Amino acid sequence: MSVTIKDIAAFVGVSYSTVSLVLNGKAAENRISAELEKRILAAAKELNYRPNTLARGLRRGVTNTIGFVISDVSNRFFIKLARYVEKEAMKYGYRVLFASSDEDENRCVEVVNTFLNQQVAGLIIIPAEGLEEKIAQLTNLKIPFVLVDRHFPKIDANYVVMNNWQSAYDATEYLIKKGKKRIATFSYATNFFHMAERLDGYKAALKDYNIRFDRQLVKEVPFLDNEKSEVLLGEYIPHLVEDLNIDSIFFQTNSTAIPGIQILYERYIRVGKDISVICFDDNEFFKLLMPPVSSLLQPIEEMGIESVRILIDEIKNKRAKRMKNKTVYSAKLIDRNN
Amino acid sequence: MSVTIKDIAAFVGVSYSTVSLVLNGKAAENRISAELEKRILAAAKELNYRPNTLARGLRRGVTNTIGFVISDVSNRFFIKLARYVEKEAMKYGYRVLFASSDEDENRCVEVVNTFLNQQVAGLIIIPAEGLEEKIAQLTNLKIPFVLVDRHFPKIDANYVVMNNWQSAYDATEYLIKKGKKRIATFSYATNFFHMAERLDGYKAALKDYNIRFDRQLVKEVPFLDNEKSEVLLGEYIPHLVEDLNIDSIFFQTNSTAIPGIQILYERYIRVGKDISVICFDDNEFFKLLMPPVSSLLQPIEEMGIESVRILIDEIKNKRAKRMKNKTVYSAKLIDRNN
DNA sequence: ATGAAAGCGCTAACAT
DNA sequence: ATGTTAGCGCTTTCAT
Repeated sequence: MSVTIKDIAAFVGVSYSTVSLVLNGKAAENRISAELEKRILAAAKELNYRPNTLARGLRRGVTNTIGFVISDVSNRFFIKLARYVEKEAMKYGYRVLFASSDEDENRCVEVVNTFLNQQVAGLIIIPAEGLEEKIAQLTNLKIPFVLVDRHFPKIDANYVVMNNWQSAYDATEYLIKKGKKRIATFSYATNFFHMAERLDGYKAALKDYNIRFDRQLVKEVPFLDNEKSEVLLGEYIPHLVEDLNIDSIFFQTNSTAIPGIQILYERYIRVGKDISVICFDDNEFFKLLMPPVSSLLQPIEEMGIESVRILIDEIKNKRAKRMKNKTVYSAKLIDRNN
Repeated sequence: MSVTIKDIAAFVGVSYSTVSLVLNGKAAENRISAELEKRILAAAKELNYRPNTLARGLRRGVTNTIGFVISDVSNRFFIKLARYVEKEAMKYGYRVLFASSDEDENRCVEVVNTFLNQQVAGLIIIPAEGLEEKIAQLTNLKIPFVLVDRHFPKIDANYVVMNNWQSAYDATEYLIKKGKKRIATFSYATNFFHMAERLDGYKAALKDYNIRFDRQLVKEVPFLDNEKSEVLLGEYIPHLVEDLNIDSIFFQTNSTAIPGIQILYERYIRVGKDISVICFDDNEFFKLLMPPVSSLLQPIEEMGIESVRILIDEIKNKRAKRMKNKTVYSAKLIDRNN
């Protein structure tokens, strides 16, 4: 059995509430003598006391934990984001629990519930599609939360997202200005608002430059693991290149970009076919490919920090907060002249 | 406030212990009528009851959680491992909590303590250097744990690791058989046993093929973020290529391979210099580089599954277990003919 | 077949 | 300045 405050109390010869006060740094305000404080602290250390987080959380009603729901762990963007979130939360004295939903609605609901059961102080969520109803529920529960990367226009919630329309517009315009006219684009098959915004940005750029929108050049790929994505893209890409005569591709998501680039480079670009590529989200290898791949760089660190800031703010001022915080970032186009 | 079993009890009009029994699936064995069971379940659903994990854990003394300590989140290998661990643990009904130590001893101790405070049922740890003492403590605490990727020869603990010596030997031999003679190698500056094994494997291969070991060709890089690694490698690599006339590199770690390859390809290989590269750990982009990069592929999924299996086994048979489980995997050399 | 009650470890209000 | 005590939500043993 592990050491409890009662053991410390018995060891030092005081009541266990005194121990609790000292251990919580409330010695001074309760006028507990410095000498006793020191003895208690020493005893705790000697006995290797470790506070039971469950008991403390149960008693207090909340914990100093926040839950982070990641949609897709194989996406570097989310992992980096998680890292910054953890680092930032630590500054405020909060621990972060992680869980992944694999872009699955039910799994997402499940992990959110698990977090709620754990009495987390708040949530940071990269929501899966179809989570709208659950998110609405959270609002009723009065639990602070922030949506990241994606949000639901109909729900008034805190969010931290990208300016998807503008970013997609910029990417498309970049290709157009390089003289490209047959611009394919890959998106993630979803009803998510943010993907619609990206497609609209793409269309708008085409329109502004008088390029006819061709429905055939838009490929929507469901969320799959890397292997299955490769199979699917292994059908789409040859069709686009050989039959539809494309001269460039704008990958709207990391999950299509990685397998897409693999196929594209192995089968076409490396053997001399000139197809320009630009992707949402940068990757450390893009600059090493021949030719390199351009990208839309997202301000991951800022997004992580901001998410935590918003969340902690709401946790601390629970009652006061009325207005939800909506932050929209711009991507930076990394021009690798490809 | 949230809904408790008391609320359900009041709602249905029974005592709250009855509710507890039903909710724990012990209705039958306590001969609670099927009808009442149904009413209680319905009430729980209707009131949107969510069990308080803290209270349950406090009462039970353990939780169905296991803690996973990751050393370096920027390493894809560990992220993938984490994913498989989570998936496998779920099959046994366990949740996985994640935390990263950033290869820092103190941070590692901290997160292990946090996990212990949370009453986790067991731990899976990718230990940071210097964690030996803490690991020994864990043994005394009788908490089940498994070390992954690295272990301490002096400590009798469960572990799941690679055959580092053989893998390094194979990689070096691969380069030698391609006719390379000036083989540089990058390792992680540490006293870790597994890195020493890799260096020994490298040396052994050189010796077997009568190539003189040159201390200057061995570079040890401390654990740094990607940016700082690039700076450091930006000094080492030109020196190796220009002054020491190397013809190949064996990167012993992912953390040196990624920035190393970046510098190598940008400054030398892309402009015609012929330097073969092989790395511990594969990467999806290796095959796309020109020339491609060979690698030692680790059986990540098996390692994850095995770690969980060992851990759960020890959790379930706490008292019985005497022998520790030591699993060693072999890497597969991916020959990209570079 | 159902209820009463103890107690897990801790915090904090109240007492002395 | 330190001690007493109630109770957070739950499980489980023992009564009835």
